[in-house]
Amino acid sequence: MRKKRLTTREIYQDLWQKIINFDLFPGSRVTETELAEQYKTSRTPIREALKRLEVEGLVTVRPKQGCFVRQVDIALISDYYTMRVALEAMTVELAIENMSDEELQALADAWNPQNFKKHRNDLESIKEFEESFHIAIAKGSHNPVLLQYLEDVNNRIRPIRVLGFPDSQSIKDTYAEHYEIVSLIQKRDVAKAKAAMIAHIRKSQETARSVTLSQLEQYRKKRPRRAKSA
Amino acid sequence: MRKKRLTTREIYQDLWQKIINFDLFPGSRVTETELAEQYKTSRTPIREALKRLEVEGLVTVRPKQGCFVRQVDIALISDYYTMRVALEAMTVELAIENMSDEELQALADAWNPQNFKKHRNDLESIKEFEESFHIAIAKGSHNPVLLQYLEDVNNRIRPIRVLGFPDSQSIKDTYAEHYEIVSLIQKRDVAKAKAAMIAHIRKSQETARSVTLSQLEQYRKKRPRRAKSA
DNA sequence: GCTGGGTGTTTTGTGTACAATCCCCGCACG
DNA sequence: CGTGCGGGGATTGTACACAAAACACCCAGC
Repeated sequence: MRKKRLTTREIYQDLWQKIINFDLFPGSRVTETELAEQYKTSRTPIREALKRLEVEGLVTVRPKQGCFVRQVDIALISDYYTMRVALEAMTVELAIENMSDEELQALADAWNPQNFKKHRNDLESIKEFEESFHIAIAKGSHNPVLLQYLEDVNNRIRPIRVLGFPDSQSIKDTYAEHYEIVSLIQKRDVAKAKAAMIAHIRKSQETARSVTLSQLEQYRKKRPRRAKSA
Repeated sequence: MRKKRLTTREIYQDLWQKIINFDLFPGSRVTETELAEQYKTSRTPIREALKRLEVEGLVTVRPKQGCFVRQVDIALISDYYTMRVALEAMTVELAIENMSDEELQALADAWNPQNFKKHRNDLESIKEFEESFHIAIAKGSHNPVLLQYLEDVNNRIRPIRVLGFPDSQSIKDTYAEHYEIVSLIQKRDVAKAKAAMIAHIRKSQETARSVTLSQLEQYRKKRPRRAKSA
């Protein structure tokens, strides 16, 4: 039997994906009835999913009006990157205390610039791989709270993060920077490792800043559909 | 007309207060039907409120079993304080860039040790006042994202924060430390101001660490009721 | 006396009907 | 021609009935 009825969790995950990937246009309105028809279910699971998305800040529900997909507030993007700086400086500090030489060596190998060609070039997986580096450090900090908050921040800036246009050069730079950071962690040099991590994130922040509103608009045109369309 | 029917938001806020204040015993079970009877409403608004609390991590819903008030994970408390260190080091840095001399002077006056006696001694308001200092700095950083996350962290450690037993001496210390931090910010001395703030928070972290599980248990006895009791 | 299975109760998950409120649009009046 | 007001449709908020599933308890069998 095909899963005709989707559960609340599945609906939530699907909507989450759609919003993160801009399949659902920021600012667009979706109604519970509409979604209920799409997902072939009643309004109740939809409401649960939307409620969760609302608490997470991905949508806002305006009473008796409808549910609106969160606008990406360009002004806040830079602030989120500053959050990353604050968090990741700390993760580096803790990683130096807590990560074993073996773990670090594995990470260093993964980001060794010599291994650059091994990885495929499609934008999506590059970005994912890039993020995994920072997550690895955060996990190495052995502070689940820090990790959780960092993932939350990442979720909020991911749409923008993907917007960057990584040319071959900047990918190489990323490898070099990541490799340098790991090397400094391996040397247990707190000050330099932190500085390198901060510089690395600040660089991304600049890139993000240069992604202007107009470019975002252009990107949005990829699927300027209303949610209604089947 | 008395508001016989409470709205979802009010129920949420009430439950939030009860959990934060330990009026609802951590680990205790509450059922939707139970709460619906208490609040003289149907299960639907209760579910909405619980859903929100669940996403915020204050309760966990176990399918077909019930809803459980979050256990305060002692091991995580220290991690949350580390989060504070990461965040507030950054707020200090930004506050130095963004706060005006006037704002800083007002803050300095408020925490001038000479004004110590002005404030009442009841534990609740002392703690609230203490927190307001850190919030003021965070607001001064002009980074709403940072502020929001800091408030989130504060919400999670507030029960523990209140558990400390501030003797007259440690209150004086707090005044002195806050005053020193503001002074250093006024001098726009990033390194020293950050260091002072970090030391200040690390000290609280130690205090929190010394609040053992057994002490928490003792505190809980204040109202070891089940939610059922009217 | 102990163990295993079955049944009954409890509790959340889902579907649906109804209520309250807001917005849009048209119409009348100045 | 512009503005204010009212009605109807649309949309979320709430109530409640039923379904599914998990746990606890009891009883029979060994």
